Amino acid sequence: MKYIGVIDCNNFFVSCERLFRPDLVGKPVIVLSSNDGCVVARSKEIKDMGIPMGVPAFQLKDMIKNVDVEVFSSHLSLYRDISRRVFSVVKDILPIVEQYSIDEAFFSIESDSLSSLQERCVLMSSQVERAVGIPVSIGVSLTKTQAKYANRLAKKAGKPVILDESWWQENVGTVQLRDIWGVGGQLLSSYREASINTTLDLYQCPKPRLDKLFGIAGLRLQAELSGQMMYPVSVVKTPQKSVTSTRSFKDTTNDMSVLKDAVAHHIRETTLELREQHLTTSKLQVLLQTSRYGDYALRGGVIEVDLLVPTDDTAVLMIEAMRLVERFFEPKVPYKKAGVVLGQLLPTEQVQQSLFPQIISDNNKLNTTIDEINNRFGRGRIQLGKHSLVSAWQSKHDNLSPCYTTRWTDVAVVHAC
DNA sequence: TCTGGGGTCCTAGGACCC
DNA sequence: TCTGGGGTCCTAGGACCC
Repeated sequence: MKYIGVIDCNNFFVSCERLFRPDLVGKPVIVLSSNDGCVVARSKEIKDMGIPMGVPAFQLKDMIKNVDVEVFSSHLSLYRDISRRVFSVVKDILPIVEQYSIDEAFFSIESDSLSSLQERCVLMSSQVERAVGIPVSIGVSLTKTQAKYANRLAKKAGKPVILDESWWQENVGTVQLRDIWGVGGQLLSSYREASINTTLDLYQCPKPRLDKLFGIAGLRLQAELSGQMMYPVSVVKTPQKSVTSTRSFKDTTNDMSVLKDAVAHHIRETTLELREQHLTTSKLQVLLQTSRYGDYALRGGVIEVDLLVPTDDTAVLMIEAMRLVERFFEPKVPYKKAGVVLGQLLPTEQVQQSLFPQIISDNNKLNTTIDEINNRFGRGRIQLGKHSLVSAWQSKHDNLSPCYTTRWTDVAVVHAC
């Protein structure tokens, strides 16, 4: 029998921080989003206190003072590194693994007996925990959507959970739609309005009605929840469609040169990623955004330009981006966030050159050389475009943990006695 | 005072064509 | 006074995920 599983790291960012601070095991720990904005990871102790995911940090200030809570800023480079280690262990154990996000992966697995399947899952989770030190949960069922639900139960049970066809037949009436992967707040209320509350209600809804109300998404959900696979586990990575880099500022700014500096930074980040992935772009979008909550919520926006020849050249995109900033910028508007999105990605070897030779840029050597130097001597060591006002648009990260795995001076020291 | 970042997919509606 | 219908393509915006 063929099954689909989900393996998912528990409280991933918190577990990463605890890995190097074992004194924090059993204590309440929170990890904040970029700019120290919202809660993005909570230890069990925090969840038990009833603090929901995503609350703004400032609303928790008093609580953090009264209870002894350890707060961390997001340290994405550390988490990515740990993630890579976790899933390399998983991929050593199983042949078909599809990494879905920084902390979870789907996998295919075949087994003729539920008990041996259970044993293999238990073994896998202990192997990951022993090799990397990150606790994981495993849920297995017939489709991705069902497996995600099994994973939810596994987190509560503290051990792998397998839900086979007969389980779904018996329990379908008790599975609430709000606990289902793909049903967010908006869809949930739409389903409720249609008197569809449980998986059973969804099963029983005639296809034409479902199609009319929820379109293809509704039909797929119904199929997935009845064990009919709509989304197979895929080991081939689908090509990426866009590359984004954006950042909120600690304080707002209405200084165009500060915005240009920030946008230049995002151009460097995104174009570096293009070159690393051997991609080019022919659509450049620049974001200049205001706070979503203040009087200026509607003043920010996105401006874009299409490029005649797809490119991965930092210099070319830099010039275009600066032009867009100049065109869009309004004085006296307090900007809170800037960013760059590159779209219409095309593999470098498929680029078709323009008929008009004067617009072909050839900074290939320059870009490669800059990338090589930065690779060798540290990211951002030399860069295109001016770089002077970083402090003016930096985001907040007051509680960043050390670079345990990526900086020599931060590597943990073990004392043998 | 303070509210993340990076993605994907789907759909409605406008523009355009014959 | 009468004023089509059907198709494609593109894009903005919404919804979702982690």
